[in-house]
Amino acid sequence: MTKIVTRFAPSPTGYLHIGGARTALFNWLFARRHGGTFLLRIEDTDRERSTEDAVQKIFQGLTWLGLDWDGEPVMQFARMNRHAEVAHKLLAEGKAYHCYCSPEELEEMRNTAKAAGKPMRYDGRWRDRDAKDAPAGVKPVVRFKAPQTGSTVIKDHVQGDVTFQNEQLDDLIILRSDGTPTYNLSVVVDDHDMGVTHIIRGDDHLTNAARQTQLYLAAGFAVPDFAHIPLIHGPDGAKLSKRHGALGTEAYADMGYLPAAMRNYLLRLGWSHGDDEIISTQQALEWFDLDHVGRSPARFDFAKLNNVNGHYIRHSSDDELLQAVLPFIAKKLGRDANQAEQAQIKAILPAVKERAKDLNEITEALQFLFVARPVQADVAAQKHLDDAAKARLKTMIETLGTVSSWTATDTEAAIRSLSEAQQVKLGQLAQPLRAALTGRTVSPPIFDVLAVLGREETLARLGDAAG
RNA sequence: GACCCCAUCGUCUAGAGGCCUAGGACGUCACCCUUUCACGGUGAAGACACGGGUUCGAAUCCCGUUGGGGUCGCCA
Repeated sequence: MTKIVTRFAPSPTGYLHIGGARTALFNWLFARRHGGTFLLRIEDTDRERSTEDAVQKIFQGLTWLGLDWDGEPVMQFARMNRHAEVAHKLLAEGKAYHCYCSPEELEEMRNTAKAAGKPMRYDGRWRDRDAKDAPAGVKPVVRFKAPQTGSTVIKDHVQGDVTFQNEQLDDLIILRSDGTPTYNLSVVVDDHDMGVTHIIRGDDHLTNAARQTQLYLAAGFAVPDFAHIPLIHGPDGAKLSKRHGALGTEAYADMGYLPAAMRNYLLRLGWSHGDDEIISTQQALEWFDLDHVGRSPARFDFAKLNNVNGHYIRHSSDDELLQAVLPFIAKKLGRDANQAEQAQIKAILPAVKERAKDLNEITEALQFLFVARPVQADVAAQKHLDDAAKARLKTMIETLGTVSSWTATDTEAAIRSLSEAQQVKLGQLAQPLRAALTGRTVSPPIFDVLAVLGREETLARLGDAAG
């Protein structure tokens, strides 16, 4: 069996969006799974819209997702001459021809076709015309002489056999009038030259696959295997819009999603392995195949992504998670967390990670560590700080003052026996403590809060609140 | 409009003729756990788009209808 080579070939006209990320993931998984090669090609032939910034965004996005590519990325524009060379070869072999149609003529053809309810098809008017008839001063384009009868069938690993009648496909332009190659030609030549064996891409390219197949055949290139995966849709079933998740990967990073969670979610969107839901990348690397990619488009669902992300957060080690949240903390504080603060964060992380779905929620849950005294209680928390509560706080300050070792277990034991002695429910003591210490009604387990805050800070905050 | 693709709970999906009175997960609801919020546990509601065939038997095969999506550039 030949070595498998896949590629991801985005055009650098914006960020790496979520659909592209999934396409890249599938290509990466398939290549890595079979000990093959995963290549990256930047399709920057549209000089108007391609930007260096977008190229960097794509690199960053893939890197964030943990998808490493082999070798240097191929920049398509730089290979223009090779693409043209193939076009000229086709021309010399009579498999392509010069077409002198003006844009106006084409426009007319388009309108006629539209009026007749037919798809736009170039009518082949220069297909067999002699170059002598060429109008003076018109720079011709080069068109591919596509087969006019018979059919082209694409053997697709996801879609099955898809047949196109050749009469539906017209003679596409492979070289523009300025001599530059067009997309379909460039893709075919690059994929061939790069030795790509499996083309895994969005199914919006299915029709292109037919035209490209004809080109492969004409050029004498081996036709690669295809796998056209369904596009990702928005919650409403329509095209994924920005407000529905069609964002760049960096937006997901900012929202606090973990790359591993993203990989798992994206993998599961359109691919399955029985009833398995949580699939580590390690496991995916053993299981991934094209046969189990679904054929119907999947809708992007933040609720499920959140759930998966929550799972990965809970199962992250404290060290990993600390590294992941530090940037978020820094952004919030406007400075890096110092050593002491990092130690505090790490200490409370085991309690915090159980209750967060993303890194921003973790940051939010950690806010009590960074507030200045006196702690401002929010509206809900103030309800737990009425006069009766303040009285209880005073008692608790006394009780806590006698605790010899300042641990969550010991402070809890002290407060519990106080609640028994005073015959008040634990909640009657815990909620005021929470409100006084964090200014919120929701926080990590309160005795863990006491422990990380330390005796001095705890007592000081309680004193502030007790008035 | 033409061509191509798709069609199982609200969502992601399992299902490749009998194992299906259709399974799992997310979400929703209820209960349990509980110092808050989560986590965890238990349970509930919830789907084979419709109509014809084929077959002893169809979610699974065929045809049609309906619905959805994609493509129809000297963009990629």
